[in-house]
Amino acid sequence: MGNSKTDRRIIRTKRFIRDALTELMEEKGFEGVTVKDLTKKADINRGTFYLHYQDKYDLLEKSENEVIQEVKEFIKKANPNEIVSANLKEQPLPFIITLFEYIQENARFMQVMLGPKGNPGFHLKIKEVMKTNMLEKLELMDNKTPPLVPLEHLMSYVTSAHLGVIQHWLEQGMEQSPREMALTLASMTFLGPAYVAGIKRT
Amino acid sequence: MGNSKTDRRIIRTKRFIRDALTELMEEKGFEGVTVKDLTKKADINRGTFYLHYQDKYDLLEKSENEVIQEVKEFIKKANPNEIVSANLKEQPLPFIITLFEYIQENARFMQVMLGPKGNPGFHLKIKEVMKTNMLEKLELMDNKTPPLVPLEHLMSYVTSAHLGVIQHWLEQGMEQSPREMALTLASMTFLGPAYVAGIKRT
DNA sequence: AAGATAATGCACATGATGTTGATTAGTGAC
DNA sequence: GTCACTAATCAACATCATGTGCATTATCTT
Repeated sequence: MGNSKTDRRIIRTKRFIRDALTELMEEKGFEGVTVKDLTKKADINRGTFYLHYQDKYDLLEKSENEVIQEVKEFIKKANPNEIVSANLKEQPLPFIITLFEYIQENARFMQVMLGPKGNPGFHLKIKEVMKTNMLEKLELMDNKTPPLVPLEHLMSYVTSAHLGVIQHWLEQGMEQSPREMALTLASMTFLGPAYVAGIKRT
Repeated sequence: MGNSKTDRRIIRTKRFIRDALTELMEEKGFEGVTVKDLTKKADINRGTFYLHYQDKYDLLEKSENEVIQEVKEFIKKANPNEIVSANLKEQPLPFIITLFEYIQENARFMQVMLGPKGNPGFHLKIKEVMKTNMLEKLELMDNKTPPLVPLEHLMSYVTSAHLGVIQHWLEQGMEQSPREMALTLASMTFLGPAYVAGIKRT
């Protein structure tokens, strides 16, 4: 009975709205966007919007969560063994390459959401996913000695660093390949930023 | 002749408004705050607000820039020689300690502005200041070999990492001392996150 | 083809916005 | 202490976005 996914009109309308959101956020930033703007751009009646979303914040959150969900799912597929071995060879992590590829495919949305006009809450969600993933993978490694700093700080450091580089890559028009980016990240994380910078060669 | 700084009423009113901003952002986030809220909390007439600021965005920007300016100024005082020598001994950087102390003094404002209810643009401004500073200091070091990755990515990595840790520290109620925090950051930056985590001990 | 329901169009009350003009009260300079 | 200046107040106004309701039309599913 009218399962909310089967009716074409619904998915059509939702797609229109979400596309409009990306475009309009690019122009004016989330807070500059009104429901009227959205429905005008999506070419639907304003009332229709409220049939699907409570307000624009509801729309934002649902759009974000969709992306988060996708990221979670293909991160889960990452093979722990591959990761450990890649680490030891100082190779780019295959699952990080995949991540960059995914971001590249959704570049427009990701750039807006992660950019200065985006939502800080989205950053948190992404970092949370990264952190959970890293902690799990860390557990699986056998060559482990106690961390030298509080694990919480370490996680903040690495997740923020990675997200920051992703952001910058998007802003600059994604000039490097996903593979290059993954390698860059691996270098800095495994050799350390200072070493990579060229200072402190013992 | 009425130099806009001399009149007590003006600075009083501005202080009220800015204090109200911090409090209200803590409650509802920037976008939840209305001019009416601000003037009610500040106990001034709504019209008075528009005598000083164009709108709430203008208020936000001016408040941010004030902080940025202060940060810039005391970062400038950092002694390059101290920095180089501290690096070599793997000690916390004195100027980073000072930075944490400053943040601690303005904790409330900083936490709100850097938190999930804050403004992503503020992050950018802070990172920009950090980046400029780091590039300058990097120039002054003699023990330098070419960087292994694009300098732009390196800067994104380090500035985002540092800001991320600061954010986390604020969220957690600043349990560690500025000195501890500076040391933690130095460890991760100089030894590398992976080494600090306990993996990849060659 | 028929029943279900998504989408439309219009109207309405509400609340925030930014501006204006007249008035009151506090301030700085002399 | 006085006086000119101007910050702050108060009330009113037009404008706009919001969220909701309801009758009607168009489209989908089966």
